[in-house]
Amino acid sequence: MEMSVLGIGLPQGIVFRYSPLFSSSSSSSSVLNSSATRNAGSQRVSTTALTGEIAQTNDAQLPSGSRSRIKVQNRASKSHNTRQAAMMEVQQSSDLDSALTRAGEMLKVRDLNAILHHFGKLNRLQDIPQLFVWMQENRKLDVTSYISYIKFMGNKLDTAKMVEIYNNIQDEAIKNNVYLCNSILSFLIRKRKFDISIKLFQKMKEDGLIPDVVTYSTLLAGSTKVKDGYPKALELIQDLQHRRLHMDDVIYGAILAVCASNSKWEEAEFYFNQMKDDGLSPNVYHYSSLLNAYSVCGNYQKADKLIRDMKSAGLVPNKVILTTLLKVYVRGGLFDKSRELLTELESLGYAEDEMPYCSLMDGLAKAGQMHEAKLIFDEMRKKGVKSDGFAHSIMISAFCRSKLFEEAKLLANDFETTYNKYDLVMLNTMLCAYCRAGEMESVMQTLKKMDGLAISPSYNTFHILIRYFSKEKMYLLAYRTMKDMHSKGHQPAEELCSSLMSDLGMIKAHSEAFSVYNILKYGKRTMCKALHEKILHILLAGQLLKDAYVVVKDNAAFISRPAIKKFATAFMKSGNINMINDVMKTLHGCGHKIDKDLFQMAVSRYIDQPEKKALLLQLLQWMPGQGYVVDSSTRNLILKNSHLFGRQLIAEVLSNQHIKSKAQNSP
DNA sequence: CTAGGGTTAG
Repeated sequence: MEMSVLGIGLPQGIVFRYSPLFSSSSSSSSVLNSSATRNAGSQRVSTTALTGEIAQTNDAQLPSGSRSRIKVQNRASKSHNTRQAAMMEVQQSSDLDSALTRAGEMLKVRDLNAILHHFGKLNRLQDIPQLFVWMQENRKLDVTSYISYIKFMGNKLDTAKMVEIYNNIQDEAIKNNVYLCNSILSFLIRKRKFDISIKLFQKMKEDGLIPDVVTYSTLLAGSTKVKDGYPKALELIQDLQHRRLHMDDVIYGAILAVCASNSKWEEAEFYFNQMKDDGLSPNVYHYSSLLNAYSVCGNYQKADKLIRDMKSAGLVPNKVILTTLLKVYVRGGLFDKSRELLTELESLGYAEDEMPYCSLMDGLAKAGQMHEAKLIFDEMRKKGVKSDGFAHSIMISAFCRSKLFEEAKLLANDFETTYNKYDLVMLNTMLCAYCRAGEMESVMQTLKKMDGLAISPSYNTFHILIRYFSKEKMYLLAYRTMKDMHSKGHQPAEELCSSLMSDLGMIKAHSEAFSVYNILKYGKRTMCKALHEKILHILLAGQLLKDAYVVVKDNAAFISRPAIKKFATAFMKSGNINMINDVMKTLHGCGHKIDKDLFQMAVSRYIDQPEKKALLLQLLQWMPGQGYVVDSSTRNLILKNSHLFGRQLIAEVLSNQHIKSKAQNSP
């Protein structure tokens, strides 16, 4: 198999290389990051050391000596000019640390905040963390310091670092400050870490945060961006109402967007009306979210009415509103009306980019009007409409759906020569086209491209590749790809596993097939019952009897009698002798009557290996209790070889069995 | 010198 992979010119490195590369390229540690990490380490130590000292300084009942020392400090810091000079020194110094050592003591928290802000405005990204760490170490910072730091460091910080900064805040008042909490949560949402932000929010509340509407609108915005965000959004709304916070227009905007992106037009309508009942006037964003909610089901009557309402409320439909309306018509299958609206958009100058064309093309293609879709695409290109590649993506996917793989491939090539912008979806789309067209060379180039751009393959990428490799009969490659996929945390679909399992069985890659079976079995989904029997046959063909036993033991109820019988025979014949009795008991335990042939086979195995006589005796002693008797020919076989086991013992056991069975058989 | 949001295409 590996040979054929090489034979058709697959650069072996690529497919097996892309995975480790992707997993290791997670966070490129910049100079900034690593220095911030180092500083955070030292800060932790010194913070602990300082805590006691600070607590003392803040204590009202200070010893008189300390109090006078503070008075002296206050007197000194009152000198505005001195502080001003110190600020200048710190701001202009080329060696920030030594400047802070010299002048820092004179500066108040608000002076330091001003410097922080100054550095922020100048985008001095090395100085900001340096100053901030100094402020932390010298306990000269407040809420504003943290918020400024988060604001100016923005995307330079990673999620873990941000959570760490927050967790290391000792001062309860700062930690529970709603502005700071909102700022942190907003940072996490920007980083698309919705789950982390929700968990942190929970912890913040437990620690004493009193959230406000801003907190909720921040989190609601996050729920729009994740799948299955709708239930979480509802929880947030409930939580907010429970706290008797009133919903403002921002909250309404957020929840309407959530409804729209989760195809909940009735719920969207509800919030829209509730908003008006609350005395708030919907703006274009509110209208456009509701319109978008209507577009999912193509409800153009409601959409038209909404546009009329909007106009009578004095709002003018903008480009987004009209583009969304176009989407409603498209989804509603009103292609003539869509066409007209597109013309109107053009005349308004709202069709300068590809979006409305994309909506229409996609709708036509999905309605099976591939030719019309292509006409729109050509028209769009002729008009020189700006495109980022969405139009290509739509058409390539559409061609693939219609099994027009040559056309798909040509368009993918066209995209590559025209654009130099790739993202995951585009790469998957092209990969799909090349795979379906059987363009191995292009498939590999696309993977290489993905690798170079450090774009991690997604569930779809893996599926496309596994299907393709299977189609090309490169089953082991498909298998390795599936293992890779699984190790990346993706659970492959059952049908794909099932067919790969069969293919691997066919090429006698029995243990690989079993591995695929286990991927399915230990995945979360419930699997098709027939697969147990399917893998059983494969394992038996590969003489993997121990694995076969595991399958039978766990899934006997889903395996047919003939298959169980086939397993039993195979195991008795050549399974591990130490497990023969266990297998017998298991078979019996799951309702499979053991016939004399099986017993005879087991006995023959023990005769071949007399050192296992204890197991034979055990079996013979077990049988009568379950209603089994040794048939005459097996009995003769045992007697003939009884010298191997001890004549006396065998005679006893057999006669004992005879008595028991007689007792059972007599009425 | 301190916090939030919402609209369109693959």
